[in-house]
Amino acid sequence: MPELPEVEVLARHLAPLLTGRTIQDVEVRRPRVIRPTSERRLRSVLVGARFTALTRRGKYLLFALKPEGGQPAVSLLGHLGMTGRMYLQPADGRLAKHTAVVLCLGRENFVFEDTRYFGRLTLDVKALSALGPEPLNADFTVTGFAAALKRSAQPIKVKLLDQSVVAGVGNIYASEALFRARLSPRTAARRLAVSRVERLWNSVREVLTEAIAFGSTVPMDWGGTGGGDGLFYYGRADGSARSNSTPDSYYERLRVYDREGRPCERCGARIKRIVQSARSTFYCPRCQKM
DNA sequence: CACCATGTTCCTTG
DNA sequence: CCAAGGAACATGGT
Repeated sequence: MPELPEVEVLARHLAPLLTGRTIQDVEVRRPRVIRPTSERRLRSVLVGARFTALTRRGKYLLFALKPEGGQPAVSLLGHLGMTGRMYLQPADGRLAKHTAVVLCLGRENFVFEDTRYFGRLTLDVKALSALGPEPLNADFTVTGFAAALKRSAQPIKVKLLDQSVVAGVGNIYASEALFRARLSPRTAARRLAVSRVERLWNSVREVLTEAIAFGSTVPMDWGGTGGGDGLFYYGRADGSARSNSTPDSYYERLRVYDREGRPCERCGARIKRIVQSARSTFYCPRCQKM
């Protein structure tokens, strides 16, 4: 789930549910996800604090909180890693197997669940300083993008995953943006002519914008279909949203990602899968030539 | 058992 | 100092 669009949709969903609510207790079931913050410090800072805002930066969630008694505002940083989910559930509900952190809000719990525990919920905010521009904001410029790409001999697909070049693009949308721009994922970043950089700049923004718009209307099963237990889910309750063999609207809207061997929707050629920096890249060998 | 998975960080090498 | 490559992290699906 978690590239920029999914995190953005989650932030928009959670913001009104959390704002104004006060944390009454903190339960850390997997200390690794809060590091380097200690459990004691997380508790002392968060218990009694009230959510004032929730924003997104790249793939990160930024929870703004006001502690009790005039203390300075604090920021809590969240990252979903590969498999993280965040949602509210009734305080008397059963916690999911891989629940990592629970923030008790009274009648409900705010739950951070993460099967692989690659995600984060921490008071350490310094990861943000390494991030490049927000692709949908004015600080992401064609000239700045071109300048960053000029410094690298790596394939453009690999460079798109570099969060210091542009924040929030992940493995799915990197392939999708290159398909849309009709650029080969293998081209060395520094060899892209400015006209092509501009095409890619537009494609990155379009792909992300469309995914946010789509996610805001269709695929999120907030109400939960997991047996009427009243959970608020992010994603499909049965997890089927991620299988290529059980395609749903999420996968159907992707043009190349996870479509190896299937026909290109533009030209009919078979979509190819290659490995770059140990990650899969999907592209159309006919539409995306060097 | 093998390989794959939406991500980041740390370590090494050049 | 920097760019680049690879392993590690941890669990589950196919």
